[in-house]
Formats: sequence, C-alpha cells, structure tokens
Amino acid sequence: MSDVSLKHAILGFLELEPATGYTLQLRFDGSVGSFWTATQSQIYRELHALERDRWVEVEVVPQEGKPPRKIYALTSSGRTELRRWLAEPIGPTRIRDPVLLKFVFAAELAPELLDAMLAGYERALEERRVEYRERLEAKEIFDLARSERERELWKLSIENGLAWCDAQLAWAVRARRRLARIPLKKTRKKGKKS
Amino acid sequence: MSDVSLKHAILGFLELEPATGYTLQLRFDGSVGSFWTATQSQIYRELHALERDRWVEVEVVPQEGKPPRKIYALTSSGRTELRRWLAEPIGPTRIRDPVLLKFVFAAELAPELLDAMLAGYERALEERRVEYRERLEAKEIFDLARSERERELWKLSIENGLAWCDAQLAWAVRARRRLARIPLKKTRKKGKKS
DNA sequence: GGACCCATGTAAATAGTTACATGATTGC
DNA sequence: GCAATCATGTAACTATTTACATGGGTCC
Repeated sequence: MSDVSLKHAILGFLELEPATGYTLQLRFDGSVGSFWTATQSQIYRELHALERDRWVEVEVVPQEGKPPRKIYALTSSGRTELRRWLAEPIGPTRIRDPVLLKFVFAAELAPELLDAMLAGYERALEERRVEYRERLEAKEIFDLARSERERELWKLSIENGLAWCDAQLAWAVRARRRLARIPLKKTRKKGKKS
Repeated sequence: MSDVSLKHAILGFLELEPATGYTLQLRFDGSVGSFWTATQSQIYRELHALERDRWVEVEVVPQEGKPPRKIYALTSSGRTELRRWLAEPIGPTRIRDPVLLKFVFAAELAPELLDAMLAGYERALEERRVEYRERLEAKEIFDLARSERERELWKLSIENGLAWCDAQLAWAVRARRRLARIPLKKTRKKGKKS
C-alpha cells in the first residue's frame, strides 16, 4: 500500500468534485496527462475497487435511454487515505525510457540512421513543448482550482514537463554533435589485420 | 510487436556477449539501471520466451553441486530482430511520475509539509546525481564497449540521466520559491463570513 | 554461525494496454 | 448516413513488482 498512485490520483480528483468514470478520464487526459495517463478500463476497474474498500461511494442517477450516470464521491475514510498518501515521503522516480534503451544498443545501427532518429526525436519534443505551452494557457483547466496555491501547483506541474522537454532537447542536440565527431572506422568484416 | 523493450534489451546485451540470467541482471543494474530496470523474475521469464521464439539459444554448462549455468546467446534470427527493432522510429516517452502526481494534489497539505517534501526530493536528487557521476567514471562498464562510438553512446545515456536530475533539481528549487511567495489565507473552517 | 555472492527458478498480485460491445444524441 | 460526444462496461493480454524457495561457496 506504499504508493499505488492511480487509486490516489482518482481520490485526488474526487476531492475536487464528485465525478463519473467518464469525466475522470477527461480529467486525466486534460490535466495530469503530461505525466500520468489512465485508460477507461483502468479507471472503471479502480473505481470498483475503491468502492469495495469504502473510499468512495456512488450515487446512481438514472437517465432515459442512456446508461445511468454513476457519480462517485469521496467518503471520509477516502479523504483520510488521500491525506495519508499525500503526507508520505517520496523519492525520485526511476524513469523508464525506451528511447534511451534503444540508444545504448544503437552502436551497430548505421550512423545516418541514428542521426535521423535523433533528429526525429527533436522534432517530436518540439511538438510536445508546444502542447505543454498551450496547456499552460488553457483557462478551463485552472478554473477548477480552489485557491491561488492550487493554481500554482498545477502550473508548476506542467512546467516540469516543459523542463523535461528542454533538457531532452538539449541532450539530443549534444548527442548528435558528439556522435558526428567520432571518426568512422571503415567496417571490414573480413579484411586482413593491419 | 511494436516496442516491447525488455526483450530487445536482453537481445542487445546478448549481442555484446553471451550471458546467464544472473549476469544479465547485473548488466541491467549496472549499466542501463538509470533508465531501465528488470527483476530476475522478468529476466528469466523473458529468456524462456526468447528461447521459445528461437531468438536466443542456450548452452547448459553443468557445475558440481551448483545449479548448471545456462549461457544464452543470440541466434541469427535474434540478431535480425534486434536490428529491426533498432531501426524502428521512436517517439518521446510519456513520462509517468508519481512525484508530480502527488504534487498536483498537494494543495490541501500543510505548506511546511510540502516544502519539506520538496527539500527531501532535492536531497534525493543530489544523491542520485552523485551515483550517476560515479557511473560515468566506472571503467568496468565501458570496458565491454566494442568501439569508440559505443562508448560515447553509453556515456551519453548516463549524461541523459544527469541532465534529468539537473532539470528536476532546478524545478524543485523554483517550485519552493514560488510556493513560498503565495500569501496564506488563514483557514477558518467554521468561521463566519467576512 | 551469519551474511553475501552465484545461480536457478515459481507464485501471486498489481498495473497497464488494446480491443470489443452497447446505445442515445448532436452536428456536418 | 457518419462521426463525435456522453456513458457504461468486459475480456484478454502484457508488463512489473514482491515475495518465496533452493543450495553450495566464501569471507568475517
């Protein structure tokens, strides 16, 4: 029960206001999407688990024709659990980055291919930076905030993503420069020894 | 079959030299550990799967008393698969960071607690930076490299981790400063309206 | 005698992704 | 008529973590 973040993220959103699984999904995509994602299957599964554990409770609002809206809200023990989780200390994340994994094994790849891959990586990072910048400007996200402090936290979380992009971009540029500098030995698979 | 990185990381290590599950684990911890981890359960399971798919083959070296060493090596189709994976383009990773998740929900947390948490985060990041720096100096990692180019790739991968630490540290410092600046409203849960 | 290294694994739980299935309403 | 939005979910698979189990050898 140490970190288990998805459960607690849901509790966190429900503290802001009660919501359905569907709107929770929109929250994930729209606000914490830059550093945490969740699919609907996950959200519905976790909501059921949270209900079983009495951390949330559900109010079913029937609708004609449509499936009923199930509005989930925090219970008091859910609120307690959220606070407990928030106060828990946390160490830096072990990042898990397939880009770097591919990179370390890329020695055998043709230099032009690797360079092109890094160039593509740069382009993708730039696009993502734009996306994050737009998110910083997006009023509708910050409207939910209940205080200046909360708004600042949300901004900072997006700025973190921006800082990540910048760091990665700078790294990619440096990597390309350094790799370009290395003299290429002609590969002679079956040549004689010098 | 698009990315599935663990399988390919194992193929990548085995291309450097044949190895047992145990030594693969040491490689993971010792060289790519800063951006990819694997537990022994995962490694042994994947080795079995790779063997089933004929991407690796095993030579069993019996030992007296001890369990036999199972030395895994790439097959030629494994080598082909590794090359295919390497040449595949890749987009930037979706980072998934519990630290930030906690951070966005921390508005209700007492300001001193949040500040202390960020201070702790800074300390942990500094420790990790030292760890990465040591890794950059570690000869035994780079001895396996087969070329100047490969050595450079490995260095750059560690430098990426270092850059991440630096970016996170700078962010944490900024976050604390910005949060300290916000005037605190006294919370009056049951006070009368002004 | 106990801890750590080498070396193998299994079991079970949790977390995450992808694909499928239903069905009304609204806008192009 | 088709796609998107609102709203629910299930099934199957893949990935990851944690804990357990075995057993000799070496070092303090």
